[in-house]
Amino acid sequence: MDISERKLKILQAIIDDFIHSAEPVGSRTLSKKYNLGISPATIRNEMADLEEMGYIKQPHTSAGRVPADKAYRLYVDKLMDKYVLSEQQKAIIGKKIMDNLVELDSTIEHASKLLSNLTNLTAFAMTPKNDENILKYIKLVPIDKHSVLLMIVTETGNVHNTILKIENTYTEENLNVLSKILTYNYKGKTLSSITKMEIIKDFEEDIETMSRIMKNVMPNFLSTLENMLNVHLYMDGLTNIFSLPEYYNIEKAKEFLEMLNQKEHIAEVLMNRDSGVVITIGQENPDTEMKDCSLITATYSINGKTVGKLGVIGPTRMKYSKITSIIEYMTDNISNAFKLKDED
Amino acid sequence: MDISERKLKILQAIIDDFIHSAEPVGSRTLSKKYNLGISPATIRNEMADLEEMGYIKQPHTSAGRVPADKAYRLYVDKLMDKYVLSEQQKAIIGKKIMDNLVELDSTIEHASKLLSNLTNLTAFAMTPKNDENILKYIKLVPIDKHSVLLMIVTETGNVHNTILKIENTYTEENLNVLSKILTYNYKGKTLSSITKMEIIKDFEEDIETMSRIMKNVMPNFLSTLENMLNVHLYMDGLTNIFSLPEYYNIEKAKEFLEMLNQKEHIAEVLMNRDSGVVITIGQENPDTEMKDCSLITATYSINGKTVGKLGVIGPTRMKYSKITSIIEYMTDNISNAFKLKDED
DNA sequence: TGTTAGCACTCTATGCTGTTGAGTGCTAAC
DNA sequence: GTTAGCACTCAACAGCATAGAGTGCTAACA
Repeated sequence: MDISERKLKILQAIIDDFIHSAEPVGSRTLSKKYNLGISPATIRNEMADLEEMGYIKQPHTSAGRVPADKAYRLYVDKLMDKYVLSEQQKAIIGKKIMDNLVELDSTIEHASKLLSNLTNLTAFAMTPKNDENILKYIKLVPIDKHSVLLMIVTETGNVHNTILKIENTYTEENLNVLSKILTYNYKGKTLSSITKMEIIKDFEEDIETMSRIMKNVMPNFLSTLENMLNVHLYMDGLTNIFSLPEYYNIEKAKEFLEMLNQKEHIAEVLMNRDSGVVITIGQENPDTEMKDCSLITATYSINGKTVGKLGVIGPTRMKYSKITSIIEYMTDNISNAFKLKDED
Repeated sequence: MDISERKLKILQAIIDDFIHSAEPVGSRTLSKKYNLGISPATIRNEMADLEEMGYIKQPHTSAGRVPADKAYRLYVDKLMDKYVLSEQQKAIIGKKIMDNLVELDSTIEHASKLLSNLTNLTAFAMTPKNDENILKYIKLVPIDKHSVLLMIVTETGNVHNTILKIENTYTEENLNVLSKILTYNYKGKTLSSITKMEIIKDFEEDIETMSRIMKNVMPNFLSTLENMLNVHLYMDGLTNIFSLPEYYNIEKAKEFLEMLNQKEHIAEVLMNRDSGVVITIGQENPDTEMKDCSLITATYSINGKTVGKLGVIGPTRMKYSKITSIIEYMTDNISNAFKLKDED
C-alpha cells in the first residue's frame, strides 16, 4: 500500500505529539489539537492502516498509538522540518568552541559538555583516530635518573607523553641528540606508517649553540603554575548504587548521582577532611546532601607528606570494618610505593 | 542512662543484621539468630531503652528497629571488629597498585577503580594538592611558529603541560636556554612559594655540547606510538536520562547507564559509523543493548580530514530536527576552527 | 464512495477494602 | 529481673469495582 498525503500528515502529527508528551496519542487528541479537518473516526481508519504498515504501534488494546522505529525513520528522511538555530544559539555555540581552542582534546571535551547541556541528553565526543596524523616533532626529556619523558607532537597539535624507564644512565645532552634524530627521521610521516617502518640508523650528530633568553614567555609561567595547583579527582562505581535497596527509587538514585556529578563540590568536601582514616556517618556530614550517606576516607602520602585522599561513599548501612581495612591497606600500599623513591 | 553490656550486645546484633539485610530487625529475629540467651520480650524491653537513648529507630510503629547514625558511630568507635584482609586480597591489592606505578596520576586513577570493585560502592580518589610539591624541572619545547609547550615536572613525578601562545618568533635554542635558567632559578622550591616570588633576573648563559645517542630508548618508541593511536572518548549528561519518562524505572535506567559505562564498547560503536550526520533509530542499531535508543552522530575534520565524532544518545523519542541542527552546527564550527590552522 | 456518529468493547489506572503477618507494648505470672 | 500471653498497630498485598481513554465496527449520511 502506498502512503497517502493524508496519512503522512496524521503520522507527522502523531510523531510531533509523542515527541512532546511521551504519551500514546489517541484519535480524538489528534483531531482536536492539529487541525487536520477530519473526524476522529476517519483518523482511526487511517491509523489502522498505518499500524498495518508498521509505522505505529499500540502499547495495549485500548491505548493510543506510539510511533514505531519505521515512523521515525520516515520522519527523519522525509517529514522533518529543518530546525533553524537562532542567532543567539549560534553565538553561544561559536563562543564556547572558540573559548577552548588551545588544544584539540580540550576543545572536544568541552564540546561534549556543551552538547549535553543544549540537548538535555547524554552526549559524547571522540578525538581523532590518530593513525592518519602526521608526526611533527619528537622530544625526549629527562625526569630522573631512570626515567625519561617521551613526547610526540603531531601536525594537528596533538601532544602525547609517556614516561619510559631507562636502565642505562644518561645525560640530558644524549636525549637532545636523540630527539633531533628521531624527529629528522620520522617527521612528515603518518603515525601508522611509522609503526610499520624499519627503524634505527645512525646519523651524524648535530651540535648547536644556544643564544639568548626570550623573556616574553615569563608572564605565562605564573598562571601555569597556579593552574597546576589543581587536584585531580577520580570517581568510579557510580552505578553500584543501583544494587543497593536504599536506592531502589528513581528520586533517591537521581539525587545521589547528581550530587556526585558536581566534581568540584566533592573535591572540596574531600580536601576539608582530616588526615588518616576518617569515617563520617549520616548527619555528621556537614553537607546536607550527604545526610543519608556515610563517607570513609583515608590519606596517602608521597615522600612522607600527606597529600592525597582515597575513599568511598555509600548509605549509612555499610560494612564499615571491611571497607575501612581495604582503604587503609590501599593507602598504606600507595604511600609505601611512593616513599623516598629515586632519592638521589 | 549508661549503656549496659547486654544492650551493647543487642545493639551490635541489630547493626550486624541490618548491614546485611537492609531490613528492620525485630526482637524475634534477634533472639533466634544471635544466641543472646534471652527471650524476645526481654529484648523488646532493652530495645525500648535503646530507642529512647537514640541508638535505634522504628520506621513505623509495627516495624522492627533500624540503627540510627548514633549507633553506627558507637559501632565504629567501640564495637567494630577489626576486619583482617586475607592474604589473597592483600596480594590482589598490592599487585594492582604495583602494576600501575608509572605515574602518580595513573596509580591513583586505578586505585579508585579497584576500590570501587572491592567494595561495590562508589569510590573516589584525589591526587595531591600540588602546592607542597617541590619543583624539579622546567622545560620549554617548540611546537610551531607561535606555540610553545611549557612543561613543569615536580619531585613527586608530577608532569604538567600547557601550551603557550607566543607573539615573537623564536628558535629552539632560545627555549633551551630559557628552560635551563628557569630550572636553575626555581628548582627545589615549592610550587606555591614560587607563585609568591619576585621573578626574572638575568643569568649567564650556559652552553653545552652534546655527545652520543642512547639507543636503548628505541624499543619503547614503537609501543608508545601504538598507544598513541588510541582515541579519547568524552561523555556528559549521564544523569539527564533521569528526567525522561522512558527511564523512570530503575531497571531501565540501570541498564542504560551500565551500557554507557563501558567506554571501550561505545568507542567501537562510534568508530564504525559513517562520516557526516548519521541517525540510527532503535532496531537499526546493530547493538542489541541500543535497540531502544536512537543515536545521532556527526563527524568533524582537522585540516580537511574526517577524524572525530560528536553525538548524542537517547530514547527513540527525541527532537531529531533540533538536535541534528545543533550537532551539525557544532561539528562545522570545530572543523572550521581547525582548518589549515598555522599553515607554514 | 468516502466520511462520520454512535455504540459496545477492551484495557489500564486508581482507589477502596479486607486480610495477613510481622512486630510492638503492656500486664501479669514466674 | 525475666518471660509468656495478648491486644494492638501498621505496611504490604490481593481482590474488586469504577472511571476514563481509546479502539473497532456498523450503519447512516453527503
